[in-house]
Amino acid sequence: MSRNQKFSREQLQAAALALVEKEGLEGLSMRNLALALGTGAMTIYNYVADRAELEGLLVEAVMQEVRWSGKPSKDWRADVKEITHAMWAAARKHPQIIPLVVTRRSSAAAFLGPTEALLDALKRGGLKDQNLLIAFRTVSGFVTGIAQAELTGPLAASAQEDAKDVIARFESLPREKYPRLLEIAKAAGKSKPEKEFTTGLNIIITGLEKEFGLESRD
Amino acid sequence: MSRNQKFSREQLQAAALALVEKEGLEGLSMRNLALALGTGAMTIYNYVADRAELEGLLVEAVMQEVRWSGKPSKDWRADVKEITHAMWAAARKHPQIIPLVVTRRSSAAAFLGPTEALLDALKRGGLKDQNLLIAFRTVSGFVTGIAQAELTGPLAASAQEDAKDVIARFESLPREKYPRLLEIAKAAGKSKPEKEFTTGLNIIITGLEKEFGLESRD
DNA sequence: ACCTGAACACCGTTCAAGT
DNA sequence: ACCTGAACACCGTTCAAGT
Repeated sequence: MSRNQKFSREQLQAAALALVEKEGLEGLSMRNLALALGTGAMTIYNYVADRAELEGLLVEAVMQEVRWSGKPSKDWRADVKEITHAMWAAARKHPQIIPLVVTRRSSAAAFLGPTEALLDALKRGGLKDQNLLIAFRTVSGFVTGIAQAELTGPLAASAQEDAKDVIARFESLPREKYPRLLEIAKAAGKSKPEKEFTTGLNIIITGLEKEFGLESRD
Repeated sequence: MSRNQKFSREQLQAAALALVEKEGLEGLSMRNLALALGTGAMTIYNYVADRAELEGLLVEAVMQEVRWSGKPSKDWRADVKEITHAMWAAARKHPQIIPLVVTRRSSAAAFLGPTEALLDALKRGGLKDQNLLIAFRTVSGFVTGIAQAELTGPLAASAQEDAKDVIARFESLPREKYPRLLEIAKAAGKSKPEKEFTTGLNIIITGLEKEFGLESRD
């Protein structure tokens, strides 16, 4: 709890973020981070208990960038869209860290804040208890799932590939074994992630209205 | 390509699966796997190029357990439900491997097969090109997202926690900062994953019908 | 109280030598 | 052609010694 520490938690967070941005997740190690900060590896342990906590700091850094209006409007649908879009956009700005966001538990306020706001918007839509839980799981599953899939799903290009290579990958498979995959691989080349996200979310919101009998807009 | 190898690929796969099942993903290493097989670490490299390929073998092992009727029925909705439920159930049987399934790209037939079947069902619902792509992204994002979230989402219990501890976690936060999270944490205690999955999927299918103007059942 | 080098117990992988 | 021990270049983390 002393105040004369060599670095601030924010400095550590920023250095870790910069390191991963430059060298990828594989480049993240206690030793590398210490090197970037001009100190010894063991110094990092004055700020985090272990590697898991260091990774938690990275998840927090991404979620801190989630920006939305911050107060409930009269339109719960618009609020759900705004908050989830902000989460998705923040994650997409840091593709290298998405696997950590998806995979590591976080109780950071930066993470729970947007989550609570999303839940509040769904609640204002008329949901509670079990149905609120299911709506939350469906929406947030979609958000994290689609963010991760853009990165490592079957339609995602690997480091060595571009969109044409992805198409070629499915074309080269024996006897056109995967005609539908080939079709959407082609569609994916002309597709915008933004449009995929917003349309997907609209599908879910419409589904919530119909399935849970919420007052509909049309 | 020789046939007088010490082990079969299947043996390797089974041994790796058993190892992870027993010791978790952290216990998976070339040396540990070799030990389990009664050989030296470098022997593993006669079967896989590197660790990434070994992890791919694990993803394949999980996806090989995906079982569905295998042929298109007259009801595309039922087919979508059956195939995605089979994928979700297979993943849930191997919670330790879910992070790999979600995070690692795979071109294994065991992975692409169910994916193609899902796409075919959506196509029979009346979708193509861009809309087929969006429907696929929405459905499969949901499936992987909800599977991972059950494991490491804010409502998931960590290794040391049970359902009561999760509730206590949100109750102990200052001034009831997260009342909605607390509400669904309580609901989660009484909730069945099965019900959450099927209801969430129903929401998405209903949304697909309305948003894309597919012929509806009611 | 905070910092940090040395050391320990691990990793994945290359290389060279075995059969 | 396949197997495998030794060695290399890393890891996270403990411990003990510094200020």
